[in-house]
Amino acid sequence: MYLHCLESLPAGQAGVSSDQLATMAGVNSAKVRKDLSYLGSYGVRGVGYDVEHLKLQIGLELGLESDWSVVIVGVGNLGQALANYAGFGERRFRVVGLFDNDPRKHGVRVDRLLIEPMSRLEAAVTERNASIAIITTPPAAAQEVADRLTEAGVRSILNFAPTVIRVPDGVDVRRVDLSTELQVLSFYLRRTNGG
Amino acid sequence: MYLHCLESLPAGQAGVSSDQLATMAGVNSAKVRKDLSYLGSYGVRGVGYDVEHLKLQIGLELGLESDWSVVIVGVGNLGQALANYAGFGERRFRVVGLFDNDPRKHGVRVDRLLIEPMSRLEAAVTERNASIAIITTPPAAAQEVADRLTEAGVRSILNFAPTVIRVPDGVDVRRVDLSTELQVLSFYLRRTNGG
DNA sequence: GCCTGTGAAGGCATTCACAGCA
DNA sequence: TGCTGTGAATGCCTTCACAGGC
Repeated sequence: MYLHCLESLPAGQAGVSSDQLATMAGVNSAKVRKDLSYLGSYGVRGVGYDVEHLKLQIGLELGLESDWSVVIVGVGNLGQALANYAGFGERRFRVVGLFDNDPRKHGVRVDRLLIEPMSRLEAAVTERNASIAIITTPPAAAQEVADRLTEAGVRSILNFAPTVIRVPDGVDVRRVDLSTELQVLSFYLRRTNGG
Repeated sequence: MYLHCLESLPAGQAGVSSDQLATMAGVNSAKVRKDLSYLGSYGVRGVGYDVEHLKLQIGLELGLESDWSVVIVGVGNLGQALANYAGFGERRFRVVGLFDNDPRKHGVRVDRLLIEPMSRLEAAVTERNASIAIITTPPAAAQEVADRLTEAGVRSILNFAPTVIRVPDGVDVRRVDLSTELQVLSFYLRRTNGG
C-alpha cells in the first residue's frame, strides 16, 4: 500500500514525511513510522524519507526483485479479465499458463497465451516453474484444483472461488470473494438505513 | 463466511456444531460461538445450531432481506466479468447500470444491460435508487467517479481501482486490489524461498 | 456426555507521547 | 522547529476454560 502511495507521488518529489504518507494511505502517522521502521532506519529526523530509497527497500522486502510465474486456472469472464490485467506486467508477475476444463476453450487465445486443457496443468507448472496460481473456477472445482496445484509445486494461491480451500503447511492462500465483499457493504448499509 | 459454510452443508443436515463450522471456516470453535452469540442465543447446549435458522438470522443481520441496486462504473474486462457474475443474482444484489466513458462502448449490451455514457451516471443512480457502486475504472479516474457517485447518493463503494479513494463520512469503501494481493503472496514466497 | 455461552486471560496491532537528532 | 524512532499505554480480537443446560 505504501508502495502504491509512493508511486502516485508527483515525479519531482524527492522526500516524504510519515504524515503525508499517512494521509495518502488513510492511516495514522505513527503506524506509518512503525511499519517503515521494520525495514530499517531509513528516515531522517526532521526531514522525512527519501522516496526512491523507500520504494527500493519496500520492493526488496516484498520480493519484487524476483520474477514470479503465475498460472490461472478457470478461464471464465473473471479469469480472462485477470489474464489481460495490465497490473501483472508492471510488477514482476508473468502469467505463463491458462487452464480450463471446457474443451471448446482449448487453443483459444487470450492476450498472448493459448488456453490449455487441465491435463497439462502439472507438467506446465513444473516446466514453467510457476510458484503462484490464481483459481477462478466454480467453487465445486476449487479444492481439487488446489490439491493438484500444490502437489505440482505451487506455493501461493489467490483464490477467487467462493469457497474455503485447504492446503498443506507452507502454502499460502489469499481469498478474494466478491459476494462476501458485497454482503459486508450490505451490512453497513443496513446499519444506517434500517434495512 | 459462516453463511457460505452453512450453504455448502449437505442438504439433509439439519444441525451443526461450532466445531464443525470452525473446521469448515478454518477458524477456532470458540470464535464461531462468540461470533454467532452476537446474533442472539440460537444454539442449543449439548446439540448445536439449527442450520436453517442460523442461515436466516445471518441473512437478516447482513441485510440480505432487502434488495440492493448496484451500478458498475468502468466496463473493461473486469467490469464485464463482474456484470456477468452470477453471484450477484443469488443474493439480493441487482446490477442496474453499467457506465463507461468510451463512446465506442455506449449501447453495447453486457448480460441484460446496455453500457451507458458517464453523463447519465447521476440521473441513473437517483432514478434506479442505487446505493452500492463498483468502481473498475483506471486509477486516475477513480476519485472523480467516487465523488460523483457519493454526491448522487451512493453510500457503499467496492473499489477495484488500485488507488485509495476518499469519501465523505457515512460512505463505506471496500477495496480489492489484485496487485496488492499478488505482492503479499510474493512476500510470503520470498520468506520461504530466499528470493 | 456433549455442546453452547461467556467471563477472564492472553496476544496482537494501533496509537500515544516524547526523547533524540537534523 | 520538524520529523523520526520507539517504549509504554491502550484497545481490540482471539482463545481459554468452564459453568450451565440438554
